[in-house]
Amino acid sequence: MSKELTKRADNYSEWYNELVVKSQLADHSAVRGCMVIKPYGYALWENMRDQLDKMFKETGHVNAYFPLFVPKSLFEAEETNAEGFAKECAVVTHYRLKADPNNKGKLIVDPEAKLEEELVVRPTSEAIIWNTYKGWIQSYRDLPLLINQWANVVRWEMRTRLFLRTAEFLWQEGHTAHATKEEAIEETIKMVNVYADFVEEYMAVPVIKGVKSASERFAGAEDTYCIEALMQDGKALQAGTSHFLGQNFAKAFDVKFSDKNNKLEYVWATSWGVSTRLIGALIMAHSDDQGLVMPPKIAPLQVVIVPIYKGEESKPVIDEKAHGMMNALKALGIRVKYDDSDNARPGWKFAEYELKGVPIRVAMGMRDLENNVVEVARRDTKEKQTISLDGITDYLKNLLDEIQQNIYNRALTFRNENIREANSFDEMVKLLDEKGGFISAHWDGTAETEEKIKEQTKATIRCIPLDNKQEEGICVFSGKSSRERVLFARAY
RNA sequence: CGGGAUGUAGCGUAGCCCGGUUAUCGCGCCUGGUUUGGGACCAGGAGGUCGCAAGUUCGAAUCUUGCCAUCCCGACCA
Repeated sequence: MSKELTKRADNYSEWYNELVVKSQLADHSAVRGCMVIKPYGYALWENMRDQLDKMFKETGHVNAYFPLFVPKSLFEAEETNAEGFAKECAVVTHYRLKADPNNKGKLIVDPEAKLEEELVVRPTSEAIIWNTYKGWIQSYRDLPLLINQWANVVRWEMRTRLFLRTAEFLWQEGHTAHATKEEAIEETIKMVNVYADFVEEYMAVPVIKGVKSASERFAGAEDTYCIEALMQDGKALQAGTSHFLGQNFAKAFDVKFSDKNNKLEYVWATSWGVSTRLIGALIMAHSDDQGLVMPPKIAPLQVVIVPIYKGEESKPVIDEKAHGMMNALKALGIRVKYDDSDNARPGWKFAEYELKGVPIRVAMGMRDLENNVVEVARRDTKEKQTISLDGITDYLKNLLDEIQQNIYNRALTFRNENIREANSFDEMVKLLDEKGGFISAHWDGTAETEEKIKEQTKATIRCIPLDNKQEEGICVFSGKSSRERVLFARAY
């Protein structure tokens, strides 16, 4: 492994790519646009997944699993959704290979094994799920149906980037069915709140909750709620979405229920999802020139203990102290590792764990133990302190909380400093070019204006914030009247 | 998918223009030893389909074509 990481300020994009690979989160694979999530990256995903899963269950949802393949006829049933995803679908057309008669040892697709109907590899699962729900829902007593699935999906993107946009990615998708419009909207908002709580509290990434404009809306949705985060290079990242689907899918798949008055009604739907893209958000929100900065609550490893041996006789003494500390920390539920590997010296280990973003490093040598202390280094501020071994476990536990809070506060300050009001188009362009970040500006509410602004500035409307104050003004582009500001940004 | 660039050991690279002994160097790896408070040192050693495939040639890392992958700029993208 080479020592130097490209500097964040020199080339943000290169810094990001190198960081993902060098910190062992993920790697490119032999398949175009698809990544291998390595053990360290997968451990992070597992921590995120487990917490989200807990929050879904606390809000009444259960998990199920639906097929990877969607017959084309089902996929095309909801037209808006199908058209929205059509150009990025992988399609299975055959079910068998055979030996190539002209090329020994090679295989060809067996032309006789052509499928009667093509299978679409799910880019999202509304179609197969709503086709299934039709058989599950007859009465209002079957509602609400609150189901989530953890799955992989495929979207054949032209240009991919590790975690941020891969052809295959892992995610969860919730699909719920409700008796009333009000209840479905309530669910949609509830889940965008769950996402915001998770991302802010566990990933320490502040987000803005909002609603998408019509042109940024999910294909097939009546309304798309989202959480938008700001990366350190001033670009926005959509971190999660929750869709109110109205009765679109119920009508497309003919899902009706009898209400209390025995009247047949179409059900109301929502769907919501977050993906491994969140890991990209985590990296770009917190990391620095030394590497990743993991928020303690989801860090695969929270504390690493590095021994510093001086002569053979010191080894058993340090080992014993370290094991004692490790066990005490484990008893408090802290994820800790004692790295006594002898193939790297302390300095190398320090740099390595900084690259991986481990929140706390404890260095333990004879010099320390003679004074009943250890050296504690925190990753977020890179501060080193000498701490007494008496009460060290409680100290470290509290420090993890403090680091979590500090990382969040730092990201929040950065985010807040990078929301700027623009009152003219010139001002907007200037701010986007010189500062980046979110631009709060009046918009006339039309797709035409939105499109023109996008063409001229590459900035899109990220969202209309949920708690937006109502304020009379004029659209920065068209000069027409507007009732509120919306957030524009260049985005990933 | 359009324009540009790149691909040589696990990583980073020299050689390619101008074809010709055994493919260069550093890091890492293995063995032994000395070490260990910010990416150790000495000695010895292993590791190569030169991205893949075809072509030109007596001979290809080097020239030609196709393909694959990665990066940058576009287009595309909830």
